[in-house]
Amino acid sequence: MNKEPLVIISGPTASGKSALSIKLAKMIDGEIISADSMQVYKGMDIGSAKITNEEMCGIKHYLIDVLDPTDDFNIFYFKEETQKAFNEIRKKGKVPIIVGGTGFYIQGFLYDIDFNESEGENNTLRNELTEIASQKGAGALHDILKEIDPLAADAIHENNIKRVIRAIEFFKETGKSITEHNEEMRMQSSPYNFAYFCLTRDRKKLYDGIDRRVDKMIGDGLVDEVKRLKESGLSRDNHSMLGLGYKEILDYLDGKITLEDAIYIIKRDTRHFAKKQLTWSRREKDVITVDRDDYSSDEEILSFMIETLKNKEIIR
RNA sequence: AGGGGCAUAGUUCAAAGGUAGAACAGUGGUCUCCAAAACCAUCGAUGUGGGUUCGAUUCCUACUGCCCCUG
Repeated sequence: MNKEPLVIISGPTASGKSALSIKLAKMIDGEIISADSMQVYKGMDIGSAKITNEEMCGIKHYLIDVLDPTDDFNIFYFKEETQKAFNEIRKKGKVPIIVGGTGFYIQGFLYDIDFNESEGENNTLRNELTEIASQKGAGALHDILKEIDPLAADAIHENNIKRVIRAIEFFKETGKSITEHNEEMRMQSSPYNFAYFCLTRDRKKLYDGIDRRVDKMIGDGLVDEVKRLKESGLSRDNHSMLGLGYKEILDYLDGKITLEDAIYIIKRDTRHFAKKQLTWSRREKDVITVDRDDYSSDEEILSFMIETLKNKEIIR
């Protein structure tokens, strides 16, 4: 067993990942890599529910506060930076713990999925295809895909324009069907000796927790935070401003909706988000589901985790 | 207390004498360069009791509840 050890803690927003991960890191001499697409940005603290220095309790965190909100965060960058952080942690002889809610990113790193087959600079083709979709409709675009790659056309719904475009692009660049590529990638096993924990809890409690958390964000000054970002020149054109809580408050500041509506939308969309995260973890292979309601305390969960890690020989 | 109005899905609204549509919420799913994104699918209702009618959720009536006006 030469594989490098890796611990992952995921789960929906407001499920208590952060607090748990810090306790675990202390117990197993680990360091934390954040897999959170909003906490990477500097100055976006309240809306991303960013962990404070104090809460970190001296545990080193990677991929938090490393980008300006004008930068784009994406899976390439995540994979690259996570790899760097991973190597650094291993050099110290510590255990890397990835903590975050973005299952797609976690999967990309965990199974070392190759996203680089195309260069990603093919904006002319993208613009062209986007144009076709808006002029002639999604069906016309889908027909193009059907001609060159029927397999992918079958798998992707025509309304999902983003994916249809990517499939066409992928085929033109590689001569291969993206569906085949996906299947190949799916076969890959992880290069790590890992344990992938996903937290979950009673749906009602989770949703109540989300509502309370959003109210707290507002109380803590989310509106001021967004105002500051807006005044620094950020808008919806920036990837960072598309985050939950940011785009809605931006609409409020622009006078498009009332604050009350903004709060309603943030709560609703955060619920949707949490639900999607749960759906993701259900379909993800190799996940160890941890239902918080089955345990009476964090300590109980931690001892279960540590036992699991020992069994898998991730830690001694 | 008197007069009037309303009562349809969890919510906001449709429709119709032959057993009801939508939006949002809820639920399930897809996902391999925008993923806190994009997309798909699906559950679910005529307040209660009488009457008229071949048949009522629709018409009549009593009750209950809510709203408005008067006092």
